[in-house]
Amino acid sequence: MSKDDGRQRVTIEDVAKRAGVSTATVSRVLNKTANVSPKTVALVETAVDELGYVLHTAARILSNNKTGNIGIILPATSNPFLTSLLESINQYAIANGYNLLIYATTAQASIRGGVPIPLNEDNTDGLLIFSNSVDEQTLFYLHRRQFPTVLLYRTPPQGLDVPCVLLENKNGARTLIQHLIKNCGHRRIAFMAGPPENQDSYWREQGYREALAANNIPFDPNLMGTGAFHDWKAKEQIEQWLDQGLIFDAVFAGDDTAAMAAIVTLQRAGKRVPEDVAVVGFNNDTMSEYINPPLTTVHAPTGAIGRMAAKQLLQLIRGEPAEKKTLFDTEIVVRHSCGYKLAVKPYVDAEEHL
Amino acid sequence: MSKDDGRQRVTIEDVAKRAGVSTATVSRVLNKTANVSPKTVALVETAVDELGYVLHTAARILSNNKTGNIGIILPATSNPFLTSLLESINQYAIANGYNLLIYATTAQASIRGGVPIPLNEDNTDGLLIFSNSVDEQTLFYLHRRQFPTVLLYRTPPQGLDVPCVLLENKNGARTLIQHLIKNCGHRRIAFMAGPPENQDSYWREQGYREALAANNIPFDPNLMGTGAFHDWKAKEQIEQWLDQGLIFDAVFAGDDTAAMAAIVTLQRAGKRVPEDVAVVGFNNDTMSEYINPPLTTVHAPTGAIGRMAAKQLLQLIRGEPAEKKTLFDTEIVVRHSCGYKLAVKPYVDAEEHL
DNA sequence: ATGAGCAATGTAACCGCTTACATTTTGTTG
DNA sequence: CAACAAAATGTAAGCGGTTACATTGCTCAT
Repeated sequence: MSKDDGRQRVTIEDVAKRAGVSTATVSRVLNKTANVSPKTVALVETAVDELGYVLHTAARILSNNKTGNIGIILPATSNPFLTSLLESINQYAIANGYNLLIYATTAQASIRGGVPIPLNEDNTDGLLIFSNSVDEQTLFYLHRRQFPTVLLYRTPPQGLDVPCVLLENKNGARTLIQHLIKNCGHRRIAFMAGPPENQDSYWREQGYREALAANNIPFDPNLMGTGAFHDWKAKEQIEQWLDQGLIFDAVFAGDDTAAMAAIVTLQRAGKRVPEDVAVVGFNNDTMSEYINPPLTTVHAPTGAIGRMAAKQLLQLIRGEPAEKKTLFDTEIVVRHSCGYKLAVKPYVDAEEHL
Repeated sequence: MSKDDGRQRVTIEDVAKRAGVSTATVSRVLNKTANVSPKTVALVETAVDELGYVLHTAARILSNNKTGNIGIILPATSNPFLTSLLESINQYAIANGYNLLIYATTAQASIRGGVPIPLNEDNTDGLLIFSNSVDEQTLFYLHRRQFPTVLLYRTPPQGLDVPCVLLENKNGARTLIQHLIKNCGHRRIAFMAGPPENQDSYWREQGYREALAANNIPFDPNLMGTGAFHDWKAKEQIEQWLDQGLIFDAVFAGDDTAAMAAIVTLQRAGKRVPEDVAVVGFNNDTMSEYINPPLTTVHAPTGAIGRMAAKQLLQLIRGEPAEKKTLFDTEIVVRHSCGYKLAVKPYVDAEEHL
């Protein structure tokens, strides 16, 4: 049943035997966890080298209950925004002596039944959970076990007191749409929602609705679609709208990925952006300024969010308290895809400047 | 020393006690590894539910030597190409009952000394190793242990017989540069290398040199720079060239990420692309057709490569043999950044069509 | 010389699970 | 109903580490 039919694994006992000491001593020099005489250290170290000994992590974990890893669970999509997020978390973790393990789910994961979670208490000292990539039962379970957990881009469910770090979406979206209406003169603005149950998407929609209301533009359900923060899905939605002859002069694509796909799809259908229809996104991905036309969007401090989440988690792991809720503000960035003529001074929502 | 000062962990023994059976029986119903009478099964299952028992993975691994995970080790950069690669691997793994664990290194990792590898024999049944993200010593170690390993975008070091899956770079690059020379009329073509030691970059450079030679264009070391497959680095390189007044009418940026950054940097410096200087990339990232001007590049079948690597690894894990070397061909995709007028029929390297 | 006190090391229990082997229970058959 | 085979279950030995506790060997003041 052993995985290595080849040569046997070298254990700490082999090393001990070779060095002529006990396993306890070997463990001590390996972990520098107690005084060992220089002679003995040397003995053990050469034995380790000669035998090519490598620690068996699972055994250490079993004995130690400490892994040196943190994990993140997120959906398996290739949104560039996620890449930035991961990069910042990884950097922070490594700078603080932890390694980041990433698990990307294709379906909502759960500790019991369904999709199991390969990252858990056993190979990880704490978990970052992105959006709704695991179910509530698991969240409750982790909490019951007092396992260090911080939520990213989502709030805890009712009755669960878990730290979360969030992006402020509503104000950003409202400002963006206000800009579209007041400065660019658009009135039929379509909206593409994110994935189902996505909190960011929910609040962006609220911002959109507020901006409409503030300008006496009636809400039109026909203008509501879904881009799922995904290029392919956004493309489909635009094509569908075009097919059914929907009239719209702007689209708020939900995020930048969907926005880029929307722009290209519109252009391929013979529409000019922004002359015929304006497009705006959300996130300010790296590529957003490089596309044609450069994208008007809302800047989200993704790196800062990732770092903050990692920081909170490490605090939890060290047994220190963490911020119950951290909210990051956004900032509108006006480029060309909204159709705004730079000669005109842009409208700025007064509320933004708190 | 226990991580949970809170409630004790529920073990298989607790379940056994509660159900009035032995731990062996519990294990058997949990793993469906032997016949157990329906009554007993029910007993155990309710005990599990009531106690909220969750398996301790590390213990299972220690006992089993089987994890159900595969791991990938890669550098911690946010190149969108990596994202596609990961997505395809993850999908294949999940479809075949495995989970993918990702570890992104900031420095070359090693099993001994230096940066340790949190993914290894203990939490993983096999490893995918991207480019030179781990050192050779570790590669040899894994091989000695007969641990299932497949190399991605790199060949094994001398004397090591490990399966690898690769991208064909040289022909693609040659065709691309031939196109730049013969169809677009460029002659002073700068080259931006990838990260140090990167095999893909090496072969792309060879293709570049071959194309030059085939057209009697002398190789000019002044035209050699580095973009490191990274936007920021590419930007620096372009700025440096511009500062020092280097004369060039095209740049082969090494990959699409560097190409996009190069285009923007050139444009900001007042150069028109492709009129003043053409830019081409490599990879055909999702965004490459969306930028302005749309990027001429070489299409790499990244998803297919990822799937193939995962497939080979699972074969190895099952004890089946794997392909020693799998090579994926590329295809040039001509858009506008090369300055090619679509009226003219493009040059195609005859050798491409094997 | 001698015992206290401390540093170095060893012994063995334990972490939670799986499984070979032993034992008991159940069912079958003449 | 005895005898036996097959099915169900139990016992306990690992898996490879860590560490509380016990032991040994020094140093040093008296």
